[in-house]
Amino acid sequence: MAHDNTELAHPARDDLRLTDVLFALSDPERLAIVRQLVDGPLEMAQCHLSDPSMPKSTKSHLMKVLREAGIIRNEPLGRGRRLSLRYDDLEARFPGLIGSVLDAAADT
Amino acid sequence: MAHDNTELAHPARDDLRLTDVLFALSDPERLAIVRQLVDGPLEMAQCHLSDPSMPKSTKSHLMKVLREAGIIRNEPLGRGRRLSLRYDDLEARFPGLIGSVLDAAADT
DNA sequence: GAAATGGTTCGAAATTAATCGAACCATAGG
DNA sequence: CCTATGGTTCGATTAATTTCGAACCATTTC
Repeated sequence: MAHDNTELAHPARDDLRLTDVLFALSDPERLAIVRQLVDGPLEMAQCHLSDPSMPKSTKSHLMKVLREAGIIRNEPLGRGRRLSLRYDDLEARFPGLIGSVLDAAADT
Repeated sequence: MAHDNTELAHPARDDLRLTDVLFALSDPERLAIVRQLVDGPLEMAQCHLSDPSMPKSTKSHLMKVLREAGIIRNEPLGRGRRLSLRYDDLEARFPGLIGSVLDAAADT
């Protein structure tokens, strides 16, 4: 087919809203996901949660909140998904923010 | 009486939790309050909200969320309240965080 | 000490967010 | 093509947050 309908919508860099970003990061599980992406992209199946028995619909929802806030990118890769941190976009829009959040989350 | 019961509870510096701080800052109205405190303490009555007709119980609740997250201090002063940003505590616990949030909120 | 001012707290109602099963969709591999 | 794998979406339920009036409390002022 000419067009891949598994592409999800991502907000443009300039459309990122600070309060949405802060909200998405304010959940421990979502913050833990972001921390796993700081060293590079990850296949979603390799991205693990605190509770391994969490249903996939819940995991998918966590990813949706992060994606819609503009924090992560979620693109099809093979039969799975590739997740990546939108570090450059975040840094351009909110300088220093994501770095300080990740630093603060590091010493836990 | 020996003890002033109008003193509210504030979390100690070491008890501040990152996710609570992010959550408290993720609301536009609360973020706007914090911005008003960056230049120094303010009497609560002088701290204005986007909607001037907002009931005082709602305003008080906004302050409670900020206070319980450890972002602001709320102490009795005369017949009112004095609000201040806990900048030093935030900076000590989460270096760079509050500054980058305020910077990001500045260019709106 | 009575009234006015400024704010907290409580409880109920409304809004919003999280959870999760079921149904569905796409790709990869037999 | 059939099946397994990986993930999204929908809808319903539950949980958490917000909102706001009413009652209450403390301080100042008269």
